[in-house]
Amino acid sequence: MKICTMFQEIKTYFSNKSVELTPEVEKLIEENLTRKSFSKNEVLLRQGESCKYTFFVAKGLLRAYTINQSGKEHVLQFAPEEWFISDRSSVLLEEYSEQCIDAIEDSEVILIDSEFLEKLSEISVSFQRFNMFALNNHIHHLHKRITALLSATAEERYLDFMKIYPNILQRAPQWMIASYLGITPESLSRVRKELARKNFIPD
Amino acid sequence: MKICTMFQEIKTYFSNKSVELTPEVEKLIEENLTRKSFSKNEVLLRQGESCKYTFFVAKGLLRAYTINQSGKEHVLQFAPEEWFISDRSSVLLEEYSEQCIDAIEDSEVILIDSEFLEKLSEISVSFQRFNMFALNNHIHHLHKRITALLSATAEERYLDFMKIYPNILQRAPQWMIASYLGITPESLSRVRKELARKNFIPD
DNA sequence: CGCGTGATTGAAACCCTTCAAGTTTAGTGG
DNA sequence: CCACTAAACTTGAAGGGTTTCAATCACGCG
Repeated sequence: MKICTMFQEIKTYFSNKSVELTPEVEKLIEENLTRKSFSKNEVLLRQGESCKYTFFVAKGLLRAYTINQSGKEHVLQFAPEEWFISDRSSVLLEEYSEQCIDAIEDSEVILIDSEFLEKLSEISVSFQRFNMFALNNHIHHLHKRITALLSATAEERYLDFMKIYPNILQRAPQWMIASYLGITPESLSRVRKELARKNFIPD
Repeated sequence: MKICTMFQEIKTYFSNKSVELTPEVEKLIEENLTRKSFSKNEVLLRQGESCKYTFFVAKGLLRAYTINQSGKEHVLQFAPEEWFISDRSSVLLEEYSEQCIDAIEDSEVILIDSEFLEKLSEISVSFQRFNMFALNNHIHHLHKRITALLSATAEERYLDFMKIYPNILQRAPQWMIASYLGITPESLSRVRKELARKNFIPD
């Protein structure tokens, strides 16, 4: 019934992040997590639904985005392998989500519910530490993004993105990256052209 | 020596947020927190220092901001009464902070070090829950701000700000609010003029 | 092969910034 | 308490970066 390799990716990840894989923790993982495949463009969370899970990407690429009144999408986050993605406030408050999450590539995803996270926190101090660290890290990251949006030009933001997410640059379509950067696809195209003109290393 | 009213504001706050004030918790508060006054314009944290404390505002108004290469300030957060403010990643990683924190008004601040937070987490499950909730809430809030910066006009962002922080609107100078919104003081002035022309309720 | 989606390019329009000057407000010392 | 000065706010005109709209090109997939 129980196949030990089903959650290998998250175990390896935890192990790398100093979350101790005690027998108790392993048992919790095997018995409470589920794994699911999503094909390209498949939706994991729709606006208006409540977000029951935190998703851990074992393989593939996901994205979280919002849609505003005028129907425009705004990418909040990309999640490649070894990333978590979820609408945390919707999970915690059990409220309806303002976000959508879908698959940019065919993806293998591990589904984590809040009960699991609570139990894991109870039985593993090292996970608790990791979780705290991860949350604070995430906040730091959001602060940097806000600062960039407040002060940097489209070109600067794109250069930043190239540095921080070189792999996503290759895998996500340009219009999604434009949406993440807060510019139109046309503008991103022009930014890239200008960088090429200035002898920037082409991707 | 120990005056019971020194930390009344944070006790009341915790109590309102369902953090149980057991004798043990009260003892921890009295013995590990400190309280300090800051006068207007006084700096609590400088860029390049490591942020040792999380600040709880008992009275007054603080702000966190970054300064970019060109010397421009960008306000990340305002913190009026009953708000926490700190460079979380600097506290956690014990690294040098990229932020500054200073007082917009004469302020009474309760200083909280990470040891206190860890101990409180250990002895109080209700605090642990509160802390998790607060962190997730903060993330949700940052997401909303990013979405606004990605899609809304200066006017829309200002109207949002008026709705969410009516009290800060009265207490922070306009150029700081402009900095928070990601526009110049001149632009904010013009936005306000335009709103007045359209018969908007003046502050 | 053709259709649709994504990327590019151009021209006009728009929002916001910049710079410069003037007005108001607030804080300080006499 | 008034006068003075600096800081904050306002206003105008010019300029820049980005968007919008429209047309074209490139590519992948059925």
